[in-house]
Amino acid sequence: MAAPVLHSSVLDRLGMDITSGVHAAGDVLTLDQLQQRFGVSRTVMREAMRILEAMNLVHSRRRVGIVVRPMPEWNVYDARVIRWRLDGPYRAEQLRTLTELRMAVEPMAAAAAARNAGPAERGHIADLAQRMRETGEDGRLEAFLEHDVAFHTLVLRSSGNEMFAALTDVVGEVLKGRTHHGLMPSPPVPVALATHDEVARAVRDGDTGAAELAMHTLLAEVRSAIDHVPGC
Amino acid sequence: MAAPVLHSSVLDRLGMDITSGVHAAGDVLTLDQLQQRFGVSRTVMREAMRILEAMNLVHSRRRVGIVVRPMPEWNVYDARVIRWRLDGPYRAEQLRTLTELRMAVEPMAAAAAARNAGPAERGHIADLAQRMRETGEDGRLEAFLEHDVAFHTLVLRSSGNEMFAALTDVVGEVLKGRTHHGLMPSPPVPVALATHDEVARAVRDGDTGAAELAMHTLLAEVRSAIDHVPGC
DNA sequence: TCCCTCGAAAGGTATCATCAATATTCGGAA
DNA sequence: TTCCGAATATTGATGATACCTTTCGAGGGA
Repeated sequence: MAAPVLHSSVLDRLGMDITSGVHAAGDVLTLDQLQQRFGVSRTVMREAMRILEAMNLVHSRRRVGIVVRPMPEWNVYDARVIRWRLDGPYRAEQLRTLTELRMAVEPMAAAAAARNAGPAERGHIADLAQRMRETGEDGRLEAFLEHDVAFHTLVLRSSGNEMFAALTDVVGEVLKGRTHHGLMPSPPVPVALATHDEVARAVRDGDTGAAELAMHTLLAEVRSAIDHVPGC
Repeated sequence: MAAPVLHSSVLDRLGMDITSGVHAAGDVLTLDQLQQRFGVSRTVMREAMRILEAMNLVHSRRRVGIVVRPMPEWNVYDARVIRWRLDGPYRAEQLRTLTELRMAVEPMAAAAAARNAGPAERGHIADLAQRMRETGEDGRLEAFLEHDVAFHTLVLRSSGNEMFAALTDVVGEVLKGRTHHGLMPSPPVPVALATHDEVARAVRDGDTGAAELAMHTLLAEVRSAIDHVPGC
């Protein structure tokens, strides 16, 4: 996707193996093993390992080798880690925790957006809500998803808080994951459309309390939808 | 702190230069320049660069060089990035955004802890609140800080959500940063002690609503304290 | 204007010396 | 003989170099 280059295939493979539990915490790997297994040079393997180390998935010690760290120490906010976990056997669990995170962050981000967004952004958010309504009522799922992602992205970006804004990829992945794994009602329920409208209106009018409440309502619906689909 | 490996000093220096704006977005560096500037080998420089790339601080392209990415693309949840920014000229801004993040996450984490924590954890949280009271009333700042960090850490870990638990380092850094830069009332105000107690009681009793409210109150006080200290 | 060549810089490979931590072995004392 | 501590060997990461390959941007020529 982003990188048409290098050892990213090695990284992807190893990262998935670790996040999916093929290599459990405490397992010890060595560079020699790995470079032979993937058929790459030592340098490439070392750099891939450094990236995994930066994600806190592994820890490299002299004489010992490369030890896999326990899950609580991972950088679970790293986009690649999130993608690996969403693609792996813990997808359901990851979806749950990410949705809880959204429930915590997005209402506050909406309130902040109602306070801080510029005039153009307020208008753009309203536009997106309108487009969601149109595509949703027509049952055009892909277009709907696209606008949905854009909507939440813009709210997060307009919050004036880069910690919130940095979660746009996370939210995008969750939304895409939901629709592409059949966890999304089709066509989108009218209630959801109305709630998005409410958020947009509240942000436009600068009503922080209403924005927070509407976004909270929206996500409460999302969570209950996820709760009712227990298996992956 | 962790490993006295050579590339870590290089990494720290470069990371601080980028996050503090010495190298602005779009600036182009080359490996040759950097390895000469720091007097290290290409191997070391490449591995440091890979780590910066994993943090999304830079992007490396053939023929072009190493391009500094704009701030919105950074992995601002990476512990090192947070530390660099807290140590740099944007400390005040970073403290504000992190505190907003805490306001979003910690109340929900407290509610989740009230729902999910095990019996031992509930007791331990209450203990920590008690110790905070003792050390706080005695004016023993360092010990107070230690228990404060432990308290919030344990609440986050007991939430049963690894996305929340992964923020323990962040919260720890914020708390340490606050006391060590004189943003903390000394001795701690009695109100704060009482609110911590309330959180602990609510978690112990499994009262999710009360836990969320108490934690919210606690953090509202924190934010107003920060707001009143505008400069770094 | 378009194409083509050239070269700069990263990507990748290979090999070496070094260093540190662990495992093993050896020696001496009880 | 047994046990314990110190010397030693082994192992695997770390750091440094030398040397290709690949890509792609810029500049020059048709």
